[in-house]
Amino acid sequence: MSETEKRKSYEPQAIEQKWYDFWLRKGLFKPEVNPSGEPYCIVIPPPNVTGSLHMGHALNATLQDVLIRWKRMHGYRALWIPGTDHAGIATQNVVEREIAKEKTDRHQLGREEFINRVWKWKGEYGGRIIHQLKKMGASCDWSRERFTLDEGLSAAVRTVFVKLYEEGLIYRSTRLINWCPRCLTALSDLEVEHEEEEGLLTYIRYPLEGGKGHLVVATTRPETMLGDTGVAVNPEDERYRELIGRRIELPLTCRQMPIVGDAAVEMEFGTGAVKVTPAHDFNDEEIAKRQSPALPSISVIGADGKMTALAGARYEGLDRYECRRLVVEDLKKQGLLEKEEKYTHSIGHCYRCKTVIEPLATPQWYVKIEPLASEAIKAVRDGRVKIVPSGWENSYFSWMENIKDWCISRQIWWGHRIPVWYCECGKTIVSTETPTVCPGCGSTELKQDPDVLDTWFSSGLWPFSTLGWPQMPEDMKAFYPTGTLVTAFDILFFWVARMIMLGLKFMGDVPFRYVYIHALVRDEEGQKMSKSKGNVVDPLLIVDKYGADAFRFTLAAFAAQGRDIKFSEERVKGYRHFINKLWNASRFISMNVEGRQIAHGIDQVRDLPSLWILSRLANAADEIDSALQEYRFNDAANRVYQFLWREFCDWYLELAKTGLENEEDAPGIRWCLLYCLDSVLRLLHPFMPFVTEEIWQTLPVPFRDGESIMTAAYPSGLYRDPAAEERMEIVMEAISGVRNIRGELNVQPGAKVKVLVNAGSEDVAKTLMGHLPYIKRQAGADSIIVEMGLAAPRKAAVNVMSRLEVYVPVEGLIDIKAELERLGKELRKTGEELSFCMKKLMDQDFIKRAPEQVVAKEKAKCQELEGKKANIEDSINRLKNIFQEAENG
RNA sequence: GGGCGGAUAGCUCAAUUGGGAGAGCGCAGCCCUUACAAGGCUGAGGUCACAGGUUCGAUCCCUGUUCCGCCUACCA
Repeated sequence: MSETEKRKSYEPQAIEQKWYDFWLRKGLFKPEVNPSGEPYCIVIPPPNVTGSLHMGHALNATLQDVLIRWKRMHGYRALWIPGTDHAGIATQNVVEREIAKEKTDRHQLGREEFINRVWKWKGEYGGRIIHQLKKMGASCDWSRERFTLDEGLSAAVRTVFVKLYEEGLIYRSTRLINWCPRCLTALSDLEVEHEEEEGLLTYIRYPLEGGKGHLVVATTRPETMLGDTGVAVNPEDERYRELIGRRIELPLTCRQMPIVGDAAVEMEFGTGAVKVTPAHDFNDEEIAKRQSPALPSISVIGADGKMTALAGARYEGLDRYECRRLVVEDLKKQGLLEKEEKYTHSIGHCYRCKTVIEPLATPQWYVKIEPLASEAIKAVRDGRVKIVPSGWENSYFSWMENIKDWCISRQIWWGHRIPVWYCECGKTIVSTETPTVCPGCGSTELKQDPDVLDTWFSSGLWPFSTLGWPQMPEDMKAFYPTGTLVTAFDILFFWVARMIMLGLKFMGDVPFRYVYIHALVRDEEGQKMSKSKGNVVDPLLIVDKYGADAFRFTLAAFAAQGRDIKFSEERVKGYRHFINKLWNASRFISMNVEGRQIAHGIDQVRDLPSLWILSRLANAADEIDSALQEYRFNDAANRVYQFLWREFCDWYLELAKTGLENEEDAPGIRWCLLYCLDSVLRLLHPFMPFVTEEIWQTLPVPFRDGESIMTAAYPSGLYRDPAAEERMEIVMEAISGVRNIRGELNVQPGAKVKVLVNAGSEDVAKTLMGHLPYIKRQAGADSIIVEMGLAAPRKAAVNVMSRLEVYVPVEGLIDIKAELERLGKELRKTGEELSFCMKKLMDQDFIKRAPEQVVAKEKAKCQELEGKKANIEDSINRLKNIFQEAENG
């Protein structure tokens, strides 16, 4: 490479697309690049086909890409399967909105034509998020991309439905379900979002039969009173006990209904009497069922959220909220409104359109979930699936243990049509293949169930349907169970739990061995990002501005387990600086190795700084590797940052400038520079794929040992040299000692100082003597004297380190007062530490009960501190004398 | 109502099994030293939320309190 080709700063825009295309062209995202490796597979949480990339996706994709690139470099047959989810309600909503612009709606178009429109829409816009994932650098095998409505996945859905039906695990039933009056479909319990809202608690008088007084009931939904079929009180409640069995009048109607007893009624709440509306409230439905005979059910609210004829002529056709106002008004007029109180309670909303949910009795399909759930609980309990961080296991268990049957039918058009047909003879046919004749009566007049399945039903099969099930291709055998599922906690139940249940049921094994639950990305203030708050940050703008590498590294560096990420552009900026540092380090190295003699291996490395940095590199590589093993992405990112910047650039590159002046050392140093750069690029590659490839491609062979860094070996188990580390620390200590004096006393950086070092031992002295040029350059010294037991010169600043003392004669350089101040500060600090330490050692309990090692350590520390204190005191006295002499003279 | 998590430097966060706390950013001082001012060197800054307890010793373990998040639940 030539340094003239390299600009002073890294410019991602020009480079990222180039390398992504290169990787694609070479087919490096395919598992076949490591044909003999152990399989490792990740299936992407399929984003909604309507979606566009948000921060959550960006984080999710980054972490998966880090894992898959890391594993790939370790030689695994790594496969990351991408794809999208058809997202029934969401997608249907989008297309409905679109055709509304054409002044039509889906009913006018008809089912078939509408579905065609959705597919057309999908073809045009559905690939957007996939394109965006590519911008992030995602190394998915795009040749295996799937869509939940693909032919293959649809076959999987039908197979699963039929099998569950045949086993009695899918059934149809009419009961109250969560109904969205805007989407006009049933929703599962999970799809209802509960939110605290301030409302009113309305107290209504219900006249007792026979005109003797009244009973007051409290409700948050006065309009549902039109569908009341009873009033319930607690049988233990002495106020009301004798009313049980009597009848009461329902105001605004001419109905009468019974007063019943039910233990579920809280005596303390409201008035202790509750109106019972079995057709519009889950609790009331239960209460009604417990009575014998059961209380009847009167539906006064229709599927569209408007009052039905059963609500009475005055209210029919009104929206439920208009009706609420009118009912209250009417009650007031009749003197039956006791009072209204402000009341905060939680209300269910449709997770898609936020409309308030209406419990409604309709026929729906359900999965009997308990038998599936109990297996799925076992799988996590015995560790076949590990959830990381493990804290989420509790949530998983408590949800799974209280799980209710899963309503899987949706009254929409876009999705997997339920594979059930009804014949006019009354027969129901459930089949994977579309039947043409009724096996009962031979009729060809078969009508398919109009409903489609919950989107999560198909995504629940994702880990095996994407691999080709119910066929059993090679992929299926090789990659199931997959390695790690990476996702946010908000779909732990929606999706993760269901994949575990269905995977166990149909594959006989868990779908993945690890579930890594990552954080939510919030804004700078810690607020959840949302369109309505206007605090959404578009990841693609960040990529455009700072490059995908800086963005990815930021996300990874903040992905600490169990804590949300507060995202701010400032941080990305910081990591862009980091990339620039890497870029310039590589420039420096290329300038210094190009056309020069380079050693051939570590055997030819002879200088201490090189041995030191190699050992530090080995240390960093091990720590990074084990951090990734434990999904501590932030630790891995921070360690590589620390190594590259603080150790490699701040120390080694500076030392190498001196070392390169020595012709005998130089070839080894050049080798070491390249080796470290190569290694750090590999370590960084999973986090920053683009810039690492860009630089790596310019390395000379044998460092560049393949066509791409993507398939280069990940560094681990490198050469360690603790002895070199320790010796180098002595040299670094001397340098820091001088620098510290210079810094504190404001010695001009250009000014050279004389340095004297009192070495603590023969070895220390020898090591220092062997590295004088390094110390001179780094400490800005023009002369150095090293001796064991060297006495301090009269006028000198002193720095007492652990293995040595540094003296810098101060005459002409600094003022003595400043140095006295500095030493006074040091003395205070040391004194405090020492007395704390001594106090401990005088404590008999400590001596007796603390482990020997700890006591010994404390003793050594105490000794060292004593020595240090004495030395500082000496220096202070010396300087004071000088000071006085100066004053007197 | 139940459950979970958090509270550590000005800010954002670390601290692998209890032995006097670290980083990044920011701040202050001095420097454009030929890889990088998107930089270098140096430094200041913390009763580890509060109160008890266990222990020779607690940021770490236990109990309670306060504040802040989130999940979950059929008090209408």
